[in-house]
Amino acid sequence: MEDRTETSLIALRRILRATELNARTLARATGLTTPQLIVLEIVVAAGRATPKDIAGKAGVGQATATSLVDKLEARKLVTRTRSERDKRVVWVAPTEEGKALLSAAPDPLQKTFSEQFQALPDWEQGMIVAALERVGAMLNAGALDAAPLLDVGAVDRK
Amino acid sequence: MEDRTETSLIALRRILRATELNARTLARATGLTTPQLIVLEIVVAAGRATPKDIAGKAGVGQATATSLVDKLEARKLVTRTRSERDKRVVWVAPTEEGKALLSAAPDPLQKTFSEQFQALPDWEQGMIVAALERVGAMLNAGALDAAPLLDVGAVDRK
DNA sequence: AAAATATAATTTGATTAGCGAATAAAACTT
DNA sequence: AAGTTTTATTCGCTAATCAAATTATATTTT
Repeated sequence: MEDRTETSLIALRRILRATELNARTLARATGLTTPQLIVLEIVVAAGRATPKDIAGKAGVGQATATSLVDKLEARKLVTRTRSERDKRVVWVAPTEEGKALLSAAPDPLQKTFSEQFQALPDWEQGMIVAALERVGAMLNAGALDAAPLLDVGAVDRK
Repeated sequence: MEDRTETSLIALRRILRATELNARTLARATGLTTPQLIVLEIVVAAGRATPKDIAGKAGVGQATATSLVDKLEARKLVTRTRSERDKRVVWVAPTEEGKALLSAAPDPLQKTFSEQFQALPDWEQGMIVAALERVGAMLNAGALDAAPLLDVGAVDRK
């Protein structure tokens, strides 16, 4: 393998590693497990979502989504409401408590990243965005590009 | 949040998403679960590793590492050997079968990435490597850079 | 050298995650 | 109206994961 290819893969793995560890830390901080946190983030970001949406975005089966929603509902972080228009569907929406929990536990990784990124010179910001998008495109070229899971970031916006 | 910061985060999330899905696909293809596959990769990369090493590198607790090694050992993909020098430690090493399994299941994501990467013009390769390393550094700046996942292979041995 | 402390792996007991298959209800199709 | 599809849920089962307790071995202190 080309040397630079290898180097890029290593760099990628470091990124994955950092974000993965961060997810666990964050989950702990909130008292939720990682999958539960992901579901809550999805619901908060979207305003409301069906179990099917959640399953798709979180990359798990519907049955799993249901059970994760169960947990969150039990903790009063989300509510379930049957849709009037189509009574098969259930809307899962965050409670105030659910929203509060997320904003009270700001993602430390995202925070440091954002701060540092914004401190970079303009040309470097541009370079990084271009490179990340290039890499994302390359990775998604193989796997058929699935739904945009992680509009998670929503978290920040005041 | 600055627009470009947001854009970069979205790009990052797409990357994470793609690799996550890939991990599952790969695990299925090998008949292993994702954590099991990660452990096997660690062991193969390092030549041999203790459960403690594995726990650190895989980012799980020692108890979990032990149980994952159990599964792999049951399938004869790795072996356990007590160290002579220090009888508290156990060396986990891949069997031929374990190594074969990994090489027989080439990572599709890594493959397409490598191919595409190598097809890029020189300047772009350089740009991507630089950007990925920059991002990795930024991410690891916040979280105290935990165990260097990828010094895999460093370990002792003859 | 004996006692205390530390380290490594494992076992145990519990919860959570996750899947596939089956079920139930509602909505579409023909 | 009958059949098909979609949505959510339930059920049974396996795997992952952790914390705490346990066992064996090393290291350090007295």
